[in-house]
Amino acid sequence: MKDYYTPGEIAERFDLTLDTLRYYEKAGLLRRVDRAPSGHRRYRTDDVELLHLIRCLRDTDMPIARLREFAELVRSGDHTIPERLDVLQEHKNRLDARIAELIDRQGAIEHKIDYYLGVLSDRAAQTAHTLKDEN
Amino acid sequence: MKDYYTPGEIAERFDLTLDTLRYYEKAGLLRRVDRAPSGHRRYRTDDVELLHLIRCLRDTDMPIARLREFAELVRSGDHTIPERLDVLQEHKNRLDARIAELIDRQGAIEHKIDYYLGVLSDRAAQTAHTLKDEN
DNA sequence: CCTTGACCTGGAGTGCGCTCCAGGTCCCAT
DNA sequence: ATGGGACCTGGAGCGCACTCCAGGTCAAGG
Repeated sequence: MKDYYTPGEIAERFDLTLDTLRYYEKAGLLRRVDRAPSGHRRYRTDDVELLHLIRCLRDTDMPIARLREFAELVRSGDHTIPERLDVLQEHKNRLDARIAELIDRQGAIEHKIDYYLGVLSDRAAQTAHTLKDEN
Repeated sequence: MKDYYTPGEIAERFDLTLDTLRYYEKAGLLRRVDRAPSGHRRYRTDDVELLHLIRCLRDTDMPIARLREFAELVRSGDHTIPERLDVLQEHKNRLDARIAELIDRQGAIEHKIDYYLGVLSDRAAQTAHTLKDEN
């Protein structure tokens, strides 16, 4: 448990580029991060925690703008927990719907694959049959 | 069963704009579509069928470029079925992985929601307790 | 004949989320 | 003191998938 992390460490840990990390900061997803005397960023444990959630929400396609709103709520203090809940619950609803849609399409694609496999095996059977007749 | 469909009908049926439909044609997802003497497009049943699959693949985030490759295979005739299968199977693998990832994140988000709900109910209990003491 | 509505064209513009770059600073090891 | 590596800044650029637009054609209805 260190009390700070370097940009490189954070980038590695969350599989983000340094550019993306700075972009997130500019976009208001992270607060203005602490600096070493050299000017280099020093991320604290709660930056890491928030980034963890941000990563999770981004991975599930929450837009940057919405993420910024959420981050602002976090920065505004504990009294915003009900609003944060609203954001998360609405996002979860979207996500549930998206997952359901993907699973539905997954079925359709499997069906198409099976159809093509059928065509191929019919064709193979046909060829075998023809060869047999010819021999 | 009509033998052709107008752009408006297709757009409505697949919930696409006319612009997107034309864009797909330009991008090579559809062949050069038939025209009425007026110059208006006339979509045939096999355009509709292909569009159905295209919609399904786009909805699951297959990039336009890959879709164009697939469409070219379709246009090249039945002997490309093995290659089409490759495309579909590879896409299905991606999709399976994506669904698994989303479900994983879904769990994490639920967890966070539960955490916030816990904070709120603790806080409510605390308030009730305080009120009780004061009365 | 005139309007309306569906559609046409080529090409420019948009929004999103990064991603890249030039030129610079700081610090450490050789 | 020199070189390398990690990081800094502001701002430009990019890839994707549309989306919009101006100006036009055509067929049907009143």
